[in-house]
Amino acid sequence: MTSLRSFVKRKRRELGLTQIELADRAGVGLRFVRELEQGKSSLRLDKVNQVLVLFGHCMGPVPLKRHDLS
Amino acid sequence: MTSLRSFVKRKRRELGLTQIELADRAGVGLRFVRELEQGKSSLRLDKVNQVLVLFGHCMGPVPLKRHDLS
DNA sequence: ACAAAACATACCCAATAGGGTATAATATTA
DNA sequence: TAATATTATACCCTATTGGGTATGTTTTGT
Repeated sequence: MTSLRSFVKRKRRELGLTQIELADRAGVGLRFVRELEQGKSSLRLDKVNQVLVLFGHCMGPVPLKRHDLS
Repeated sequence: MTSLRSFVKRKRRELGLTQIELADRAGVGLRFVRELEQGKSSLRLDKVNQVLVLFGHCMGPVPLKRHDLS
């Protein structure tokens, strides 16, 4: 899967933002952005979405990647 | 978007499970399943994933649905 | 209509997310 | 290399999640 952490990090850099700028624009704390990009799993969904909307995305259910497809 | 709440409710019923059974199998509380199916936005991502994995899914970033596409 | 199952709402409370902030480590650039 | 920007780690603290449970409401089946 495209892990959430790498997705955020990539998108943020595509926009040329620092973690601080992203936190400000998303209305979340800097701490949160850092935990997000470090792959913390117990984040709050609404906070994650506050960030993703800046990238034109949101969290939703996606099929699990099959590691082997015969 | 296919809201998470309806996705879960639909998948659960496809498997013929009650909220209690789903909660048990996912290892989350009944309270959580209810808040999930009622669209609470501030749920913990890891708990949501514990449920979705039973449906062969997980939460990931998806493009925002455009309500108008000219 | 009646009974039983399923679901919704409300409460208490321990565990923790996340804000703020300070400091350390790392990366970037001149 | 030195100076600077960026990111990582650690701490305190408040607000909230989510478990459990009890009760009320709705739905389902006979």
